[in-house]
Amino acid sequence: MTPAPLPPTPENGIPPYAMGLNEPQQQAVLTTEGPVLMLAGAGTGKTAALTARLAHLVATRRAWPSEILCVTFTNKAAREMRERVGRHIGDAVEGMPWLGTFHSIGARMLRRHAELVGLQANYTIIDTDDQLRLLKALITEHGLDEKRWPARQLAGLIDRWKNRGLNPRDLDAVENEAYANGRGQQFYGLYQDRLKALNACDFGDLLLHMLNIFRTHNDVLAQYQQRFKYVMVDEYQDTNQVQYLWLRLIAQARKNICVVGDDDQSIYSWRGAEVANILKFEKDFPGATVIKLEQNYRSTPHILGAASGLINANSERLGKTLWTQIPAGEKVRVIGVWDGPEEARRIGEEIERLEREGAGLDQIAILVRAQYQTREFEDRFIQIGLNYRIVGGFRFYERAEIRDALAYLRVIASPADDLAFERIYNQPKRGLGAKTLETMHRYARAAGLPLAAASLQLADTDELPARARATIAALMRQFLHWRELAETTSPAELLRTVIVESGYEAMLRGDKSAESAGRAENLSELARAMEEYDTLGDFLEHVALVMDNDRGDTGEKVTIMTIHAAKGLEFDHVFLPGWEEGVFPSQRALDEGGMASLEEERRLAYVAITRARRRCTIIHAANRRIYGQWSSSIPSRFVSELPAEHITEETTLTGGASLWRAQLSEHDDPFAHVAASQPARTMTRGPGFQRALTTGYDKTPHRVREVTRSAASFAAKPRSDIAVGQRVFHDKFGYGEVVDQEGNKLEIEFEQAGRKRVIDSFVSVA
DNA sequence: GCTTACTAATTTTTT
DNA sequence: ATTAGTAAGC
Repeated sequence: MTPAPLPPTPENGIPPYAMGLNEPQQQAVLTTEGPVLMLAGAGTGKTAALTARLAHLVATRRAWPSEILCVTFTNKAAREMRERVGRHIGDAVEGMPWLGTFHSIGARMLRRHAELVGLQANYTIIDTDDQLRLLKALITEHGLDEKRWPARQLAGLIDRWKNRGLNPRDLDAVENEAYANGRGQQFYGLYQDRLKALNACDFGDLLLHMLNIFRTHNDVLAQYQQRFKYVMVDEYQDTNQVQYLWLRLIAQARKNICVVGDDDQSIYSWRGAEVANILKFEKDFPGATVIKLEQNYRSTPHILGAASGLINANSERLGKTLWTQIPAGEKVRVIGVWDGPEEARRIGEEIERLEREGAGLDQIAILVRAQYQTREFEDRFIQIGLNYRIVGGFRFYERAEIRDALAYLRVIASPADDLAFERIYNQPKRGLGAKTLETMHRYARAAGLPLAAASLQLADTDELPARARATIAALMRQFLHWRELAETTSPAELLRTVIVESGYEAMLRGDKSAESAGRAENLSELARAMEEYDTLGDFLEHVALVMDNDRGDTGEKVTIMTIHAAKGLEFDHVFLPGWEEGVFPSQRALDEGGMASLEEERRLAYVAITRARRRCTIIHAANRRIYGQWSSSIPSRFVSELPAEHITEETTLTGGASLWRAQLSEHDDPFAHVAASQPARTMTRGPGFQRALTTGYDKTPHRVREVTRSAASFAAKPRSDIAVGQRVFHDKFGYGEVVDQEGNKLEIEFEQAGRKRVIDSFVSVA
């Protein structure tokens, strides 16, 4: 990312990994003992410094690779770190088990100590989708209206509580009130209990459980405090409360903690990140060495000047002054256009011009505030045949077909995985619906069995219609067969078999919609990705934690993505559309967050501008259609906060524009009056099928009544209060007399319905 | 149990 | 405008 700034100086005794680093970077590398706060502005080479520091610790034998804890936020950052450290220390990097994301490290620790929080070492990690289905079931089950108290809201609250290190018992009255009139604590508790019963935990638990363990088991904490001689944390401004507490406990003993971050790039407070953590680091660790990396190797002075001027409007900064040796380039351009379509057209033209000048498309990016803004560009670029790539939105492992396939594998690997079973018991359609599921749930709960096992037993009785029984029995036979197959074949091969034998492939082939071909392709892709794994368990663990799959998107393409997604990246040419009040800063931020959230928007703008190496173009439109409604807008306040000496302004608008607007109806093209001279101005409002190709959707009926605990025992115990000859009552079949009893299965001669085989938990003593 | 019509919401996103 | 999720109808 950072080019070598200084010539190597082999003669002055600087080790190879520190060569090419500037003065403060070297200081960061060589200051190994005690707390270190590295304030690294955008593009100042913090990863270079961090990786060199790691190499230094190993090379000078201060610690073995396995004695260094190095945490990042994303898998991508962890991968990059590993790769760059590897360049310094070679294969020794393989021995760095504690270089990873907060969550992967948390998961690794929790596997060892799972029993301390009531889990087994082979616990499963559930994702947001499973979590939502589970909560939904819980909510309906406890008589709440899911519409009034959405599972999403509860999930959000639980997530926030976990981010803050709060267990159900830690909630105060105010927090408790946040859901269903004071039932927040109850539902949080219920959710945790259910997870434990499923031997599962969610992402938040990976950290919260470990924090709880550290707090209550001093021996475990001491063990990690001993092990980790050095701790390093990347993107420290993004840490939330649990992560902070977790780190503080571990680093407390040795205090060799080096955190790297930039308070000006804190853009994740909405998901629990606390800038305060970096602001108060010096208080938390008295005597900390503070090192500022301020030399920027990325952008031209005008770009840097514009960004710096903007961020100066924020208060509460640690304060850094970025400078660069790069020669002055172009000023930041600010362009005003008439409306959204013109914005897209204009950017398209600019990109074609850059292309003619020899710029690579992969060095051009369009960074937007919100995902919906990508549409306009997508439409336009399809029309003019410009290669583009939209980053974000649905990720590979979030697509419905991928999740379905994974659910099959999960049921094969762990028969008690109710959430997975529930996802695929009728996918592809087998004629099993909500009614069947409800019966299965009712019995599973009564018998303390997992869903799959319960349904198998039910299939042997008359509780369910004949057709459903046959279907279930066949499905369970298939699972049995696949489990046997799993012993002898590779995971990838197993998946290919399952896709075919389950009828999933046939379902896709029968589906004539535009998406189905892409879905089949995604499944092959999944199988290909599985080739690397020897066991199903390995693969499933990987999938749970490393939910990114950057499929080598080859070919030169313009990148369109949100500013959030662009953090840490850089491009020669950056376009920043939609700089209007209400779009950026977003209306939400203006409405609810007050000053704090406006400042976060401003930091976001700062991040956006500093992505540019050579050219940065900011665009604002006078009119925009948002949610189908045309509205006019004024340029973002951020535009006026840019120092005049670093920008050039131009506009395509002529006076009186607002007069036209007043006469336009919703159906008119507001651009029609202006566009006479512009070719190709008509936009095809196509179905956006390109988007459809990349966007999965979920057909699974989510009519979940109940999820039961995983079974300790599959054995069917007979009921003690029922014996042959007993008169009983059954909800569906009425009164009858038991004529045979076999485990928990009864044969009953019903007065009305005749002779039926039923499960004892469905009858009551009459 | 499945298909079709309506309604309500719609930042940013990792793990 | 779009879309996802739900309620009513076949």
